[in-house]
Amino acid sequence: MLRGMELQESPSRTRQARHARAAAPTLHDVAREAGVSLATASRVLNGSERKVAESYRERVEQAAASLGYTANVSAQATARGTSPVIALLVADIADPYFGLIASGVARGADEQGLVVTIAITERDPAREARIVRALRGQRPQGLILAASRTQEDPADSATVAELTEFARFGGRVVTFGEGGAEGRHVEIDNRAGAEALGRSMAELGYRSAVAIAAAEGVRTSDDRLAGFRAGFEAGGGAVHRVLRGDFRKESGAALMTQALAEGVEPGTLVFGLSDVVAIGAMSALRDAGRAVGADVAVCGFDDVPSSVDVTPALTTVRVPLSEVGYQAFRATVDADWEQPPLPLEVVVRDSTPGLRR
Amino acid sequence: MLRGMELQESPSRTRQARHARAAAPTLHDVAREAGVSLATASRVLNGSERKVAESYRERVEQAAASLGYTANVSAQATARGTSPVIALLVADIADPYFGLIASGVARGADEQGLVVTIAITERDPAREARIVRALRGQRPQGLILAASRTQEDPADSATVAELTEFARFGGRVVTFGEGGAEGRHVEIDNRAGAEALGRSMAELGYRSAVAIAAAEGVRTSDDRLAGFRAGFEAGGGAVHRVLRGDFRKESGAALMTQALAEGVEPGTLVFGLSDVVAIGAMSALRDAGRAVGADVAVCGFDDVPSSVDVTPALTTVRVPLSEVGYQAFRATVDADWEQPPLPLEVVVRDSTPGLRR
DNA sequence: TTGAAAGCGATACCAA
DNA sequence: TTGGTATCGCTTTCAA
Repeated sequence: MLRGMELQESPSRTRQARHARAAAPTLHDVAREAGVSLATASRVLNGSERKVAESYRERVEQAAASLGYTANVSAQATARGTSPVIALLVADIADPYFGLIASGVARGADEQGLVVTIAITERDPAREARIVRALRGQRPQGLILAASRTQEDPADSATVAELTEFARFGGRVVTFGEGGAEGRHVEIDNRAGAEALGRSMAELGYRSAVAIAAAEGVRTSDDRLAGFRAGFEAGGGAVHRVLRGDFRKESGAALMTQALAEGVEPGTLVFGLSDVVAIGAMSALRDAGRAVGADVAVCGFDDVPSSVDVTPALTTVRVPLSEVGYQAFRATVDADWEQPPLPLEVVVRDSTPGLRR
Repeated sequence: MLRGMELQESPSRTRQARHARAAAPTLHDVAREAGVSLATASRVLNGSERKVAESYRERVEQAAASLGYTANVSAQATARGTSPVIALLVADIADPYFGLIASGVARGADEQGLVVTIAITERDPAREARIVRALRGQRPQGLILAASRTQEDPADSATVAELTEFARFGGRVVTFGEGGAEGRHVEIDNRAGAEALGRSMAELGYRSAVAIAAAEGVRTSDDRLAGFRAGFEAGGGAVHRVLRGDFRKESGAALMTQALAEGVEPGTLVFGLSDVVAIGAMSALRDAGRAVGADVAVCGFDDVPSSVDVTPALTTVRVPLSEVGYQAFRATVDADWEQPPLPLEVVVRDSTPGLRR
């Protein structure tokens, strides 16, 4: 038992004295307890390749267990020059859209033993840039930006600059949809999905639609709107009105109420740019005493879980959000990641019963 | 311009050569660029108290900006002995219950300039313990455990042990509800809320209820069930059946279907232990051709956003989840945090129209 | 295989 | 105020 160092103050004892509180045991403590060198302790506890004698290995493991040792991730990160974290930026974690994406990211990270750090942009470009900058400090392996990009908001360029800087030093950036930004993109083919939806709706006999969208320039919204328009018009329909707000339920409700005030003919189809917005519109319709479905039809986009819980169930385009999140994660760690746009699928439900029944 | 060190290799240049790729600029680089000492650069960039001459401060800031310097958080953490992170454990981030809690935590963390690390337990006790242990390695300032605790599952003790260990070395643990665990607790008075709900339901004339709960021993579920029972019975009602599953929508639907197969009288009240479960039950009722409300009434708990979107809107108990998350965060950083249980409120909606109309 | 020692990027004490 | 330097906890060469 190669002890015999009792007289020497261990670093952590010194620290204890200073802070007057127990600090977590260090590798040093473990090594001393096991009577081996720091290097050896490191090798058995955290080193990858095994090249430590069995007897030593046991001693070290035992010491670590009895001390309740856990490697200090920060210290490892500074020593290794790389930290085991993936940063995820979402607009709003309480929104099911982002919740689902986050769950996919978390699943992937977990598989790789990585930690997910999460931050909320609240859809504020300035805030977003600030957050990316702060996150850079963590030197994450990857940074996933799931908040929706705008087309060319100048305030956005601050974010892009930060992302570029991040990427310049080896960080991997993953965004959703091209957006002109740095790095890899996981593609949700919003345009094609919306086009298919528009076509289906025209086939059901709808000819006049009101779209409830986000602000002009918000890519996701623009793509979905353009796609829907193309498909719907190809089928003989026309989008007669486009109302603009944001992606929240309240926005959908408010805009729908406004549209109703201006008059909405029976047989009109309301296209919410996301399910959440569509569901907001549905509630406004109900409040106004209009029947969703037979009177005014509604469709959305995303297929979030609650789209099947509303009555009538919401017609929408299924986006495999959790898988999207998972792919975003993969894009962050796979050297040769490549992923064709994930398949989107129109799901027709009772909120669009069709016009010529 | 105190340069003149051109011949000396800077540490990061050495590193560049080794890795053959640009690494993020270090404080060292900034100091050299600005012609000041490491210490001075540190003081202006990251130090708290200002005691640097204006001219130096400017030089350093300029150098930092031109280099795109961001302090390495890991290095700061190891040097300072404390890392700016809060760890959050949730069962399922795609569940609105946890999504809302997470948003509250994120808001608080943001206010304090802390980073939130998130991990998913999937309601698996063994996994949970593993995760807590891994998270310990980050030496977070606080650890918020939002997954539901069981009464005395032995597998749970592993988690408790890890939490204790974490707390022993100065980490702050926050859990939801007593649970016998280490640390602080933010209280959701499930029992009282459910009791009030039970009383209200009895007042509406309901006399027979079916409860759809989670497994026995899951604290949240047990408390809500006991409370509901007490209130409902006090009002003259009786819970005739308790079905057990988990907190997911599918569980609510499956259990409801099963109950229907065994027969459910008109006028029965179904109490879902959470809104998500109740909404699952509603869809099963609909699928079975039963009318929610007039025929079979349904109530839930939590008041998640979609509870107003379903038809009929769901009667429930409002839990200020985002605020709960915020409080959990505060508990993690405030030295003298103290918070009485947050007020819960019964919200009667159309899913329980009352029996004697 | 093992251990000594030189980093990693930063903080903070201490003397100037 | 400033700069030199010990230190934080850990990894990883390099000799032995």
